[in-house]
Amino acid sequence: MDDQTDQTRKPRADAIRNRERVLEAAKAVFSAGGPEASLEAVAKRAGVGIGTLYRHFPTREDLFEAVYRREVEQLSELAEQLKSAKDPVDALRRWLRSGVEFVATKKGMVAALALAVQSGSELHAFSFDRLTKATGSLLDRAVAAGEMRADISPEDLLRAFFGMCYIHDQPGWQSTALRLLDVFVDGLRVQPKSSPRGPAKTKSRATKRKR
Amino acid sequence: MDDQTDQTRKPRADAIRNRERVLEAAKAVFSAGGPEASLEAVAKRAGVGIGTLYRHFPTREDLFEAVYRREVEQLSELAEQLKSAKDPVDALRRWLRSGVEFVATKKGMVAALALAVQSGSELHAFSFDRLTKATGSLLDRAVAAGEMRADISPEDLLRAFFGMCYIHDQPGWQSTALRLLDVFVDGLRVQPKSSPRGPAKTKSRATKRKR
DNA sequence: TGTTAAGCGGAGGGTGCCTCCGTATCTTCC
DNA sequence: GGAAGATACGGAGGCACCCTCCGCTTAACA
Repeated sequence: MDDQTDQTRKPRADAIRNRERVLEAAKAVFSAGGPEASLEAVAKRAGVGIGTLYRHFPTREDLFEAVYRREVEQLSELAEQLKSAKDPVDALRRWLRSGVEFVATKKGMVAALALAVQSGSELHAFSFDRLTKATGSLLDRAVAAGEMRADISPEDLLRAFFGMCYIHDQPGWQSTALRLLDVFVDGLRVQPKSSPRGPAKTKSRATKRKR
Repeated sequence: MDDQTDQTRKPRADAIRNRERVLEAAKAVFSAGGPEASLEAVAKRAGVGIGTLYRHFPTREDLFEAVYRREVEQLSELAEQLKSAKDPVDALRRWLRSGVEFVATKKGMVAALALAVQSGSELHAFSFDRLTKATGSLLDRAVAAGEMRADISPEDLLRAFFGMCYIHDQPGWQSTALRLLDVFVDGLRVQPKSSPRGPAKTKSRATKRKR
């Protein structure tokens, strides 16, 4: 798009490498320890000095933001891949399930992201837009195939998804969320005329709660 | 209910006083500085030593929780008072507006509360229950007076309220939220047959954005 | 009024934040 | 290939905050 035609040198190789390392380490550390995690721990894990970390990401928020962007992009790419799956409804379902897993494994990350989203609304806009597009592309395909009702917007779907993940601190939340998602996707489905409402085939209906 | 009949001394007067002071100070400091605010600042503002603060509230979360409980109770009491107002619809509206103000003035507090709610679900249950009851009592009165539709539950109303405050980081959010609330309350109203929809009388429609 | 335990304050050791600057390394130009 | 200069690196150091610990103070009770 806009390559800087200023006579700026291209960035040094080690700088690029270090930036990458820090991002990788930050993702791991924040996932485990939440948004409060020590930046010095991040630097150590990345194998760089604390000064280097601060040069690349002057504030904690900058670092969050960078990690966040990357995660969102990754989710979007998954949607891209799923677009070539055979069954469009299943593709959508799989994507949403990945979203749950994303929330589950990131744990601390989620709180961090919430923080990041609070502080900068530009980032919020970016990610919402990105996820909406990803959802939309999967949704459209299912609708085009005549397998889903057409009156649900990607935004609605996203909101529903976030709503279902809202309980992500309760004990058995993950299986609950997955079950809700299944029900929801079933509801999105164009009902076959034969059965007014096909039973949702709840697999693992056990309300297994661990601690 | 259960006064301790054990032969325990009654708590010392200074202990009670100090606990109160710390709570007061914490409310102020967290409101201004958010959940990260220094506990030492809280102690200083309360005019007690840091050790005293930690004795009363061993962890940061304990302190949050105590402040939170008290705030929720205060909101509930406001509802109690409003129940004796003449116009039941107006009472409900006023209560909701107070909720917006609550969110607005507390600013940092809100993030803190979110944290507190995350960590302990018992607290969450308590506060949700409390607020639901408060909302319900106001809602019921309006419905009983024949001025509001009867098919909205207090929970729904609360959820809608939280949804409208969700944007509480955007610049002009407060006037937006108040406007949304007005519209919503109008919508709850039993429509008089004469006018199909009374205009919502948007006062201050300026989208004043500061910063 | 004396006894006693509950409560108080703040010093201090530990950790993390962030800045600053001498040193090391990469890029560019010859 | 080598010199020059820009760019990036690392980590010491000053500061703020966290939380514990313990000698001193003071309220409750007899």
